[in-house]
Amino acid sequence: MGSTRKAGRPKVPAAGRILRAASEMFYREGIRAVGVDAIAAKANVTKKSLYDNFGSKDALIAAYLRARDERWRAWLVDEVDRRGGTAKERLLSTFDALEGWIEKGNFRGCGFVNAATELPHDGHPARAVVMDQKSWLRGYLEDLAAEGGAENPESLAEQLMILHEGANVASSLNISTNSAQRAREIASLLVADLG
Amino acid sequence: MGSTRKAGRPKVPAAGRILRAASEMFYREGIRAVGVDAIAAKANVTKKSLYDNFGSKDALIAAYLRARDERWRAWLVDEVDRRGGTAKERLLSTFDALEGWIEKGNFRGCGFVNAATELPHDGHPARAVVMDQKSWLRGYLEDLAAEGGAENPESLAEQLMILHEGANVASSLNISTNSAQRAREIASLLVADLG
DNA sequence: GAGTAATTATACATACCGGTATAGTTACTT
DNA sequence: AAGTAACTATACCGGTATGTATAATTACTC
Repeated sequence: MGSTRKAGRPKVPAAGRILRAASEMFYREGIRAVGVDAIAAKANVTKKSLYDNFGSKDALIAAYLRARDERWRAWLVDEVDRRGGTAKERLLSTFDALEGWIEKGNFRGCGFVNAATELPHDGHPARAVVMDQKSWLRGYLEDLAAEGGAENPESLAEQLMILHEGANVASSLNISTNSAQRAREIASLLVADLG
Repeated sequence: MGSTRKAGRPKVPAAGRILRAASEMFYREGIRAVGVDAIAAKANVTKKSLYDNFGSKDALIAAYLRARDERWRAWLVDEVDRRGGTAKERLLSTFDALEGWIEKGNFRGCGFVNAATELPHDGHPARAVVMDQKSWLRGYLEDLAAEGGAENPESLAEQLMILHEGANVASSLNISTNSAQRAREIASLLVADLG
């Protein structure tokens, strides 16, 4: 008793706390390494609430990735818009944004790539969310490339995707110092002839 | 009875069969997804033999990665040597080699990066093997870069590492078609002023 | 004030996890 | 012929996995 909650409608709904706890633990420890009991415990929630809200661990994983995708897209667009400039400069800004994201701390690679690694089966609902995230970024880059007058926007977008993914991996394994900026330098060669 | 083995010294020793089974299953399904029972069953070996030979699952994981690293290094060096050419051409050949490795089938990304993703704790013996593999490749590229008269071989090697890692991820997620060749095209810009 | 949705608390079911123990069997070595 | 290394067979241990069942409690709505 005292100040500990008992039941009823909480100020911060259980679903939100569960998703927050799952997001942190899934990303930091790995999806398969984290059990639903541990998530429920960290969220101060019973397992029943977790299953009432999400249905299954697999669905919770997909929800985690969807929420992460939403946060990440908003953040990237905001960072790029904030810096402004031409389409060419905005393409390069995506690498500055990546650098900022990495330096927020506890970076452990791209959460979507990590999820795809841990859940290799095609039917898993998480994989669709991963593909969505990759498709969206590719489209975003392609649109900027077209706006900048690229000869082949699709091709340029795919090249920049390789640089983004490479910078993510290189950064998580400390293969090079400041991988995002190094990727940006390479990217600047690719966009050199853009307006 | 019949032709099924019973005991004694087998033609193909148990350790080899275990490592072979573990390698396939760890890479394809993921390390945490595969249990020791399943490995022993696929290798036609009892769990006791597995533990007599490797001591623990963690040690088996490290052995899997070491064997994979050995195979991969030999294969890469051989592919690059076979193609011959100047240092500049050999740097680009590493991407041709990567393409060949990817197209051997059942490609599911870099096994070492995947292992690091699944085993994030620093103390795990597998992580040292992963870092070894990355350090070796970086050194190999750096040596070729120096041989080619690069202004800053270290920096060039790190850039090429980003391209290699990016091509691996892009290929495993089908982000672009022929990611290795696309990475090679980018690399050719980076080595343009080499001898 | 009655009803309902959201939640807690607790216990359980079934399966698999990594790892160990004990005993028996075969093949090669000397 | 004896000894030993490499294995098989089988059973077991405690822990943890996802998921379910049942009942009590609280807060909000009408």
